[in-house]
Amino acid sequence: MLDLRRIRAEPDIVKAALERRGHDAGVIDHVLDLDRHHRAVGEERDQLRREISVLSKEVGQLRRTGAADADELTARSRVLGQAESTLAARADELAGAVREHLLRMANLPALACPDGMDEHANVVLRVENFDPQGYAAHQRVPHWEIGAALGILDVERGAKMSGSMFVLYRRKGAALVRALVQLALDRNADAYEEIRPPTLVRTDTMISTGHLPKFIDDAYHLERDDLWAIPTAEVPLTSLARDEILDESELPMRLMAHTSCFRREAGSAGRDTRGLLRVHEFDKVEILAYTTPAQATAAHDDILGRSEALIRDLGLAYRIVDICAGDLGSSSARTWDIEVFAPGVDRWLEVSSCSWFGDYQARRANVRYRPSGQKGTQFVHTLNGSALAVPRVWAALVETYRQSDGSVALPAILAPYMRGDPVITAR
RNA sequence: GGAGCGGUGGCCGAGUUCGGUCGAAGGCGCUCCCCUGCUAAGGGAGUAGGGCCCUAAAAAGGUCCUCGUGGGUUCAAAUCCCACCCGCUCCGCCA
Repeated sequence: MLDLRRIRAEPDIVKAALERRGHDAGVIDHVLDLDRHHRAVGEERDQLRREISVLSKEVGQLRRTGAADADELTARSRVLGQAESTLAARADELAGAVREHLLRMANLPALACPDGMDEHANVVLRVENFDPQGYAAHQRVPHWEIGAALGILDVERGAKMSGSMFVLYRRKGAALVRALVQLALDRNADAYEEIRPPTLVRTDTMISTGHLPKFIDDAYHLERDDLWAIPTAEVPLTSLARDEILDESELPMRLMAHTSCFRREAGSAGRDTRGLLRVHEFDKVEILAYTTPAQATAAHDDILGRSEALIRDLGLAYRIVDICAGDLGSSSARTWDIEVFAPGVDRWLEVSSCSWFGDYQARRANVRYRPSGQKGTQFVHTLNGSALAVPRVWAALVETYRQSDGSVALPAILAPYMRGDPVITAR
């Protein structure tokens, strides 16, 4: 969430930044009103508490020494106590209202983030390895057809057991899922600590990354135990250091995790959902860093660089997209997407989102560090990106590497992860 | 799921019997200083986080909150009561 003191000090800057997202900046004035009121009430309350505490200490003195009767003092204090509890209740109410607004407010886009109100204004920074004329007819087959023909993707049976937008992989299709996960983990193990976190988390954990309360309809919830299925490993990884104070020497702290990810995708039924384009459950390797503010830029570059290198080495066509302010994820200040070209469906598919969150998530998760040589603490910055999101990469690979005989010959880099044989043929 | 015990600062740990002089002994760690040919050892000082006020801002200062979380009792709660969360031990169940 945003720093309330910054909103107080620079309301116009904050408003302008929110407006770049197309958000209504009117909330800011409302929040400032609530905040002013809250501080006034809080001060009155603190003053009463002060008086009560002084009286109580005097009562204690009298009782111990037995010098005089304390009844008069306790009576006075009791009256103050009644007034105090009224004010305290009011102050709590106001504080709650402020917090509720802050939790629903998006992060401010970075200055460098391009202007624009929707995805059409996103800026393509680079296109790599892409030749629109360079695809043969046999590559122009959608992955769901290839998957069905080779017996490696079973959309129907996925739907039978779990509903639409749940899929199951078979044979070398399933092996390819594992291969991609393993490859992504291996390539980042030099700098990122591997974590295998829980996939079911508490409400607080979802709030920390910004997935709640605003996006409650996008998440699966297990009511009986009040647990949420994570939409990305970003959620547990960002809470790894929740409520902790890190030492500056520990930063940047780099983590990666392979998890299943669960997304309800409410409202997207029927739209761009065929095959693997959009599924409710998928595997992803996420990489994440906690940094000092000064380290953030380098960490962002590192995450993009690693994600990009993996896609490049898989031989896919891809482009890097700088997401404009109006299309930015709610918690992010700056996001670069990687989109791969899938020739069979003839479109660019988003396979990675590399984001810098500033201290927006750290403030929610209360992750701080001690700057060495200084007093006090500061919020860390958080950054993350998908090292590899399986389904769409799987789709692009199968389409790109489809041969004229209908088989799929995957790149050699995957061979070690597929028992030495990256060629997929019909049974 | 049942029974018992526990949750205190960066870490360990006393305090809870019998509420007040406790935001908290002692230790470890860390920072600074002294001593020291170097190292080790030793001596001294400091060292929780956060809100608000003050300030151009900071420092200093003032004040409030925080001893797992939330509520209650009381003039006054780390300490008493209730609920919940988490941990450990035992029992039950189980991949």
